[in-house]
Amino acid sequence: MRRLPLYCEYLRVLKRRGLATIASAKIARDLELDSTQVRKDLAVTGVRGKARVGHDIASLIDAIEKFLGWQNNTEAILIGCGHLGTALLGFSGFRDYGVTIVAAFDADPEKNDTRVHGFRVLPLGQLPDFTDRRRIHLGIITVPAAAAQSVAELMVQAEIRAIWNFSPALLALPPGIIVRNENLACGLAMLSHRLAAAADQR
Amino acid sequence: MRRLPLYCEYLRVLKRRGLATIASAKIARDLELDSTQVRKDLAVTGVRGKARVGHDIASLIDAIEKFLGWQNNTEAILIGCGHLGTALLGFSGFRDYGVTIVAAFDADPEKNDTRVHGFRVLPLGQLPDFTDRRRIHLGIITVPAAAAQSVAELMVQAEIRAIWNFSPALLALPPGIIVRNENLACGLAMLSHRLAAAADQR
DNA sequence: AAAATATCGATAAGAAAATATCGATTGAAC
DNA sequence: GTTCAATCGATATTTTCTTATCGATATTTT
Repeated sequence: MRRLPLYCEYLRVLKRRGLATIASAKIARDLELDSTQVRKDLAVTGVRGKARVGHDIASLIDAIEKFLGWQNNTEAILIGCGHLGTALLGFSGFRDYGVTIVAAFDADPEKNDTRVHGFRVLPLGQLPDFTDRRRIHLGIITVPAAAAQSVAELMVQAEIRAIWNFSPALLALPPGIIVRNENLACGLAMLSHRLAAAADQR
Repeated sequence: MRRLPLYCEYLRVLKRRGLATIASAKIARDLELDSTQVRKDLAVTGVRGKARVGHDIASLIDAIEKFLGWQNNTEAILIGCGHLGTALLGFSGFRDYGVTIVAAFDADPEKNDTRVHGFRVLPLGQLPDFTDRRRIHLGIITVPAAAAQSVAELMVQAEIRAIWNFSPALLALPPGIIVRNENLACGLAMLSHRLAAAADQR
């Protein structure tokens, strides 16, 4: 399942190029996977391929989006309007994946009421009321590590049930809350590790 | 191996709290894993635990860092000084993981020579010379999707061998180049999918 | 000092994921 | 039409990852 977004992105590129169908073997080559695996992955969407032709690109995209629930749009709020928060607020790509950031909050009173990419920055105090009124359960944390735990707790109190945590802090939260830690430093570190491993091999 | 950074982060927290040793069962509980698995994961570092005591925290951290090659610092360059690029340039957390961003580039002549978090923004033309002189092989792409492919190609020409790609574009590059696609939209989408799945279950 | 218990590491069992094999189907070429 | 080659889907095999079991060992308790 973790590969479906990758397929989706890839298929969108093909569609933009005007192609109508694609063979699993070609997908496998382009994405450096096994063709059997590609077929198996795509099978979960229910779309069947046709021998000697391949899979229909448009229906595949549609099926993947449906499978991942990207067609019923989910709303999210963001706390922490520093550079990273600002970058996310200005990023239009979320829409393609069925998610919309609808409000931005920040603890700093100086930032409140300023505008960031069209969002009015709200004080943290307004969070519970906002999420309650709009029934929002998805929150993004882009505050410094020191503030992350308390912001996360505030989110939980405000009925947020899934958190995308960009701070390197490990959050301690009640069970049932879904957390995805996006420790950016780790990502870069893993890459540097692979680079070193590749250099050793040679 | 993919869990080692997580352990490392966790162990650093424990160390800051002044603890000296830790039981695999406790790690497992805190990180929601299996204790056998934790022991096995930690075993790859070579550090042995002691019955009835646990593992020594300081030596574990050290061993993980060594294992992941985070102790010989790697240098990286970044192209694209928009909000996301700026956020990464200002993020000090990379140092903990053995990576340092040493220069920032941007195609926009208006940005050249301005300063971002202490980095002087250089024109793309200076890239090959820079990477050659300092023997840098790690590049970060934080440009819009439309520009990503050409920037990536430029990087490859400039002897970059591993790319951290923040644009949603799928890069087509020669074999041997290591690419890590950090499609942020995907991350958020996966989270929203899990949220929806959890809601359905109830 | 002996018994009890927490914790480890090793080995085994089980589950899940990746890969290989192969007959069936479909469109193209002749 | 018949043959050929591409492509699929189903099944089988292998590999990898996770979880369970159990004896050994170190510390605490009595």
